[in-house]
Amino acid sequence: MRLATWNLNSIRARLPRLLAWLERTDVDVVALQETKIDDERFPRAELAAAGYEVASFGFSQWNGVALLSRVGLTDVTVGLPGAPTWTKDTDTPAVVEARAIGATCGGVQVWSLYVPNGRAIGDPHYDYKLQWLAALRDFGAKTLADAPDLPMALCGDFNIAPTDDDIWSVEYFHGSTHVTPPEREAFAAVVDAGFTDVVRPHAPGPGTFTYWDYTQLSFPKRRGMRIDFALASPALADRVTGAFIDREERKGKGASDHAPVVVEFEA
DNA sequence: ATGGTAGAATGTCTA
Repeated sequence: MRLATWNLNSIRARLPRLLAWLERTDVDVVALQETKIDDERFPRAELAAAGYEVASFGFSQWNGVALLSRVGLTDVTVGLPGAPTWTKDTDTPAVVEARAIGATCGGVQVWSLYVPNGRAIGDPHYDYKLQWLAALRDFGAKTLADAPDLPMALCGDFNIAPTDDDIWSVEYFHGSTHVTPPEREAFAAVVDAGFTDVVRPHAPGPGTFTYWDYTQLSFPKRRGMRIDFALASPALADRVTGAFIDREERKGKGASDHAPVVVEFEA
């Protein structure tokens, strides 16, 4: 079985690329982030024609997550249990954003996660990010406490580079989000809850990235970050046979700023 | 190529 995670940065802008990528990559399950579309307008027919069932969670032009599967898609859960809400100011009601969706696909509980960016150290969004990650850790820990042998994958854009090997320049990111000790500790807490980064052994660093900013010619200059992950429960991690970051997909006109990350495991 | 990001509710926020 082949499982992928990909921050698409708009499924409308990227649908032809997504369909071409699905055809040549031969993946069974895909966790998508930043679909930037509401559920009504999600291009289900095009994906069904390509052989995939769809579960989506999106409200508007921001955020949005989805799961595509050709090995079954059941027990869909919309939203991360216990996730904090967000409001941009005190006059606006706080809402649950479209940042998590889970389902059972081919016997694996797969999650597509879009962790809040954090924006800037000290910004309310930064605290929201840390709260969101704490909810993810709590949910993961509780799920594995109840079902220690469950094959489960936490896939998505975590908006954290866990170590200095995961950024192109320590100096460049000094004072920025994605690399601060509280963010790295929040990521480590998810790992400590029982979830292994199953891609890293197959894509060693330093200098191995999943995201390159659109600006400043970052991609050709190899100035990126490793912020997209597939974290596997013990029962699933034991079955992993390979993984890769599809850097080729970042090339050319009309690419997302994130590359897909693919994991292979024994059925 | 003498510049230099992209996407969405086309205006300005988000990343």
